Amino acid sequence: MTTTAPKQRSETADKILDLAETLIQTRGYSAFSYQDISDGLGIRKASIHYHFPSKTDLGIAVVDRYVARFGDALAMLAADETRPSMAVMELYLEPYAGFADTADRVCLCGALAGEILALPAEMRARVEGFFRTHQEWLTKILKRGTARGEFRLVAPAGKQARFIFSALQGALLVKRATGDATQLRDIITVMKMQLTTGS
Amino acid sequence: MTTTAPKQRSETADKILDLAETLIQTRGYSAFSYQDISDGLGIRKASIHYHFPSKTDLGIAVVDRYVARFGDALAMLAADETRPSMAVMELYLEPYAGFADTADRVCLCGALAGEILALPAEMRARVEGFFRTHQEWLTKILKRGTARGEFRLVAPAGKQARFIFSALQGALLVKRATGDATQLRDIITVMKMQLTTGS
DNA sequence: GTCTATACAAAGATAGAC
DNA sequence: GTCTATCTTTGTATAGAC
Repeated sequence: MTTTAPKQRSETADKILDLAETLIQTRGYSAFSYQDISDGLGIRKASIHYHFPSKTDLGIAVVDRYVARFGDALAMLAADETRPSMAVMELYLEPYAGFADTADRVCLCGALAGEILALPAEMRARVEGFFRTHQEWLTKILKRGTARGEFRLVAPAGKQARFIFSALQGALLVKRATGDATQLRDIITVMKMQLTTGS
Repeated sequence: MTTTAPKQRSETADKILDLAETLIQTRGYSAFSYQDISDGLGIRKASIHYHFPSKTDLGIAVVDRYVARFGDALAMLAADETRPSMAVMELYLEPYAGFADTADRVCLCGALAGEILALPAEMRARVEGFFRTHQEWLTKILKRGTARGEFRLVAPAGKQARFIFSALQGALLVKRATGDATQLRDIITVMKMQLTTGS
């Protein structure tokens, strides 16, 4: 379930979304403008307003698309009953590892979290939902791994899930700020050690 | 060493710094304006420019003061040879726990990290320095605790320090976004468990 | 040190031609 | 769907009186 039907959009609209996503990830929502998109794509500001009447509309569309991308992957992973829990975990981590390969990419929602009170309410709600969903998903996989004897936790699954999720989000921001791509890989290494090196 | 002589500043300048710090922590650097300060303090925008000629000047001053506050505490903590390592750790965590008590406060540098590429270069460098300093300090205390037999690590101190620091920064952002103040306390609980529940 | 007044640019947004 | 033109508001910043 849940493979959301991708909204049919024009090619231009997709390009706008792509660039807006990158701009938000690197400069933040408040600091990017229709002018930046205009410059980047070689179209006029008015044309962007045709596709996304207001900046809020554009912001929501960017977050929705981002959240849906992750949501589909999470649902698929959760449905797989056969794969070892650590393998599922590794699949979950792939997008994060992907961010590690670039100098200045972080999780869209992680970037937005820093200016959450400056965001339109609709965007705020979606970022919050993203965080909740991911932490709930991580809780499930930790419980599954524990039940199967694959993980050994030092704390209740819910708390440890929060710990892992926070570490991933924080690591992305620190990685970019310090320009040290090993930050994320180190975090993932330690996290795995802690899941298998039980008490 | 290092108890930086606090720059002598007028009362108004201090009030401006206080409010600017709060505004950056809640709305971000790009989204706050001299008008916000003007409204909040009941002074004119031009008066703010008298104290801080440009927004960049103000931003740098805010970060410098914030970094110095932590820097002094870190230096004092590191100098204390007698205290148990976990007690030192708890002192380090106090400011974070303080953030947990408020709905919308996060680490200034954590908030800035989300829009790092939109910041003036001077601010960027300071945020980066803050992250490096804290991770180095955490590495030291972890090594100390291990040498004394107080901590048991599952990974090299440097990597585990990164994990802890990332988790703290990430937890602050998630806490605010979800409005769930237990996020930080949970993270701290798990972190302590992991330091004492060795392999 | 704070004010009024103002300059100047950028941002978000709309109208209407093509 | 994209353009030119224009509007309005806000943001940063300066000049100069008090």
